[in-house]
Amino acid sequence: MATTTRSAERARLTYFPQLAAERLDIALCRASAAVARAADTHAAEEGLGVGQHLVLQMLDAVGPCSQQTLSEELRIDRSVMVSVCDDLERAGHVRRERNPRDRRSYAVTITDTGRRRLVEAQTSVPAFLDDAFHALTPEERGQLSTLLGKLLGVGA
Amino acid sequence: MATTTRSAERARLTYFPQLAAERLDIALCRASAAVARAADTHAAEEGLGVGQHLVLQMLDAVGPCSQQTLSEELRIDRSVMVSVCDDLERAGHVRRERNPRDRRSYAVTITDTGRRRLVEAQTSVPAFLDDAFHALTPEERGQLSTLLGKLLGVGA
DNA sequence: CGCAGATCGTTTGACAGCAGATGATTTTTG
DNA sequence: CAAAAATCATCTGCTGTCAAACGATCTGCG
Repeated sequence: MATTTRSAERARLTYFPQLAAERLDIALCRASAAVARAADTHAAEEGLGVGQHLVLQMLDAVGPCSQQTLSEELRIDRSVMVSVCDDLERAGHVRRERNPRDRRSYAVTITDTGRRRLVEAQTSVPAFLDDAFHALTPEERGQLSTLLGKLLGVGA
Repeated sequence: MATTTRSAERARLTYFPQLAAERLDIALCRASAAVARAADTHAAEEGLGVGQHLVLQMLDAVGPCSQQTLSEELRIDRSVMVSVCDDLERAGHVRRERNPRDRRSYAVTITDTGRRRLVEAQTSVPAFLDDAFHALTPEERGQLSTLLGKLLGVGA
């Protein structure tokens, strides 16, 4: 009975159950943090940051964009978008040309290299998602997606 | 037809639909960020940080704890816990006494002031949650809670 | 006892995310 | 047309989070 306090505490608790029961907000944050971490390590292995991936994906889908548009659509801060584009440009995945119509903005364009890189990375995403959400069945993932959609205000 | 590029871009897009459709991880992060922000502003109005609230709640529920135990159970980094406890102590909500059994650790104890403060803050939490998750019905919140629980590994 | 290793609280340094200021350019307005 | 306001990309500074290092203390082993 030498070790009193700590082991007594520990015995009574397993991650303070009240939290999981009541505070949905905190559960949400924890889950988000977990998958975000997984996404980051996945991205690191892939050699392409999450933001970079999204930018490439969007450029490939909708064509050249200003950094502003990329920012707004992808919900990435303008300041951050600068360095994301810096990295992509340095890697040759993207070209930055001044938009001739409005020389304040860039026309960020995906290169062929970038497109190839995107295809590469793209294929591994479903596998990553499968891994990150392996605790949920496909139906449950659908549920979750719907719920999060409502929470984020689908149309807003 | 002076405004070409930007409006054309904007017309085609509303927050890059591919994302919401495919990447469950990103939807999760966005939702989490939204409610976290809401929680922070709520906490700011309440005058009691989220971490501080949790610490008081746990101390009230299970009695004196070491910062270590608080850290682990509440999933707050030890480094952060230091300043959380500093703030609580400065406000008189908590006392820090050295544990006589192990003088490395503290026995963090909630004071009567802290207990009163907790009751005050406690009552406003359900209202906040109701507001933050007003887009979901009670059943949907239950679903979400279950799903997040699975995702976090209920017992692990 | 005496020393090696672990543990607790704290400090430090690195890094992402965001608000606000700046400079270049465009658009609007008198 | 010229001055004022707006917009785009960028830079700077602040905050919060996390990892690693550090002193103090405890435990285990010879």
